[in-house]
Amino acid sequence: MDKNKNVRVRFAPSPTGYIHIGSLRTALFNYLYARNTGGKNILRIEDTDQTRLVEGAVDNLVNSLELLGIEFDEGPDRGGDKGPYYQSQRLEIYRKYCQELLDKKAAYYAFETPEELEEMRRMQQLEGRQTMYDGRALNLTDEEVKANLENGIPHVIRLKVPRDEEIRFNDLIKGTIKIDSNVIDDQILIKSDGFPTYHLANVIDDHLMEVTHIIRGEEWITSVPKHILLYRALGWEVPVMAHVPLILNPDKTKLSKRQGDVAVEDYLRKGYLKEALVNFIAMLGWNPGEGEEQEFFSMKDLTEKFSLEKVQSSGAVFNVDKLNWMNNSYIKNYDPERLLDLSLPYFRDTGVDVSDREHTMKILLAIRVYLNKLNEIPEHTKIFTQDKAELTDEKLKEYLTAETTKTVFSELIRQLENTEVLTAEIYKEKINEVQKLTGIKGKLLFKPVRIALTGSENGPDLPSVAEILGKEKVIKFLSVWT
RNA sequence: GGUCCCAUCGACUAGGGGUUAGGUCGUCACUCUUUCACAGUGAAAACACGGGUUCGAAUCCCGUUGGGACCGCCA
Repeated sequence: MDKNKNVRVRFAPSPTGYIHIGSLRTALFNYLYARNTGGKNILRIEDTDQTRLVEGAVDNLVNSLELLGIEFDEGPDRGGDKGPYYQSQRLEIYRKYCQELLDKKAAYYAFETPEELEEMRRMQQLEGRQTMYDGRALNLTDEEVKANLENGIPHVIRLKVPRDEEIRFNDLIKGTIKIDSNVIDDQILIKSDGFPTYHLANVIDDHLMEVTHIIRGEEWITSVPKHILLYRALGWEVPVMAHVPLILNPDKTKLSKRQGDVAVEDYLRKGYLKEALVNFIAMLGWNPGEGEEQEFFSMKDLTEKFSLEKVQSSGAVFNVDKLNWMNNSYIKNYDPERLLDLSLPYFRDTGVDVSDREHTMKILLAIRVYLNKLNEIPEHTKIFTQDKAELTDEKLKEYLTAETTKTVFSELIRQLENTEVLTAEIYKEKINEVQKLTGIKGKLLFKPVRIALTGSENGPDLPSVAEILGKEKVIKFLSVWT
């Protein structure tokens, strides 16, 4: 186990406006690994695509991650001596190293237009070959290149990939991976707008920021050889690689918007507790192993137990049912005061008087067992706010019009009118009293009362419901049927 | 199509030469609760297939099949 203090990992998202669940897990694993090893967790913003900039995305990203308990030691908003941490502010650096690659003949200029390239790919596809740049610009003489440059012809800079060579690397999660250099594309390193592509920028930054371990999604695996070529050309050491498997849709394809929510913000907004979300995401692809059967882990537990060796090598389906179960467990066991604070926004349009904290708390505690997520609060508060109990099913009326019901209700009302305040305890006493006096019991006694009070034949514990409703309302609801 | 990755119940996974293949979600049944839910108990449910290696393979090797990712002047 690697416990040395020099570990430096990075989370390097592009600021597209929201955090994908898959990104969250990558960020989480980086954070856990950094904390577990006593290393540093770095945030770097990969904003080299000028066409995809989103206003305020970085703030949102940092806020959301910190809210979830994922902290950074270096990054755009907290500095560090390896900055700047925005790639868009590092253009000079990329240019410098790209020149070095050019000088070393490890990269070359190319002048094709996007249209030309598209045509080239179309032909390749027609012939059933793999689409990749055919290296035509390599045929340009130095003079031609120079002339093109002087004439201001738009150009890119490409990586010159050697032929007939096997590139291999060792991945901490996947093991040894070998790729034939003949299938590696002459990747564009600098785009015609002067910005670097991911491939160039990430190699340079990882080196300069002294990143020791690259932990990222599996979708990057096929571009690793390009990166290795870059490291090699620049004479740099390649960081340790750890490619974590993808998070999948139920149909096993890469988790996508099409099949449900993918943004962390969506889950938070729906009222998944951050502890549950983190716990669940961590267990997707990682587990402590060694026969450990615990499923609930705090962030602290996770940082103590996490290791890259225990990360699964196959993809994991994102199972909302299990997330719901886990979130419900957290809700049931959460500190009531904190849970109430978090729940308040979800009470907003329910008609519950949230200024009465004690009252709101009673409702929350009565219904929390039903909640998979906080945004389900409104559908469970109706019974406490309605002015008359609306029947969920017309058939329930049978109970209310039953002969015995009138007797029960009249007696219960009489009993209740003699009480000061109605508590759950008192309700229990009174209903027992009614049973004794009327001789009516069982279903005939309890069901009509529940239905008259809530409109439904099931729901939270009736004495609690009665207490929350209060004496006036209970009597009023019962009176309707006498 | 090419390259790469992956393969234990429906899902998440433990186990990594000898196990009645264990746990969790979900499903079903029962118990509890005069309701539903919760809780508890129990059940059904998996080593993709074929070859090796071995006394012995879910476990190691090879192949097949299946699934996925990537093949952009996106990251």
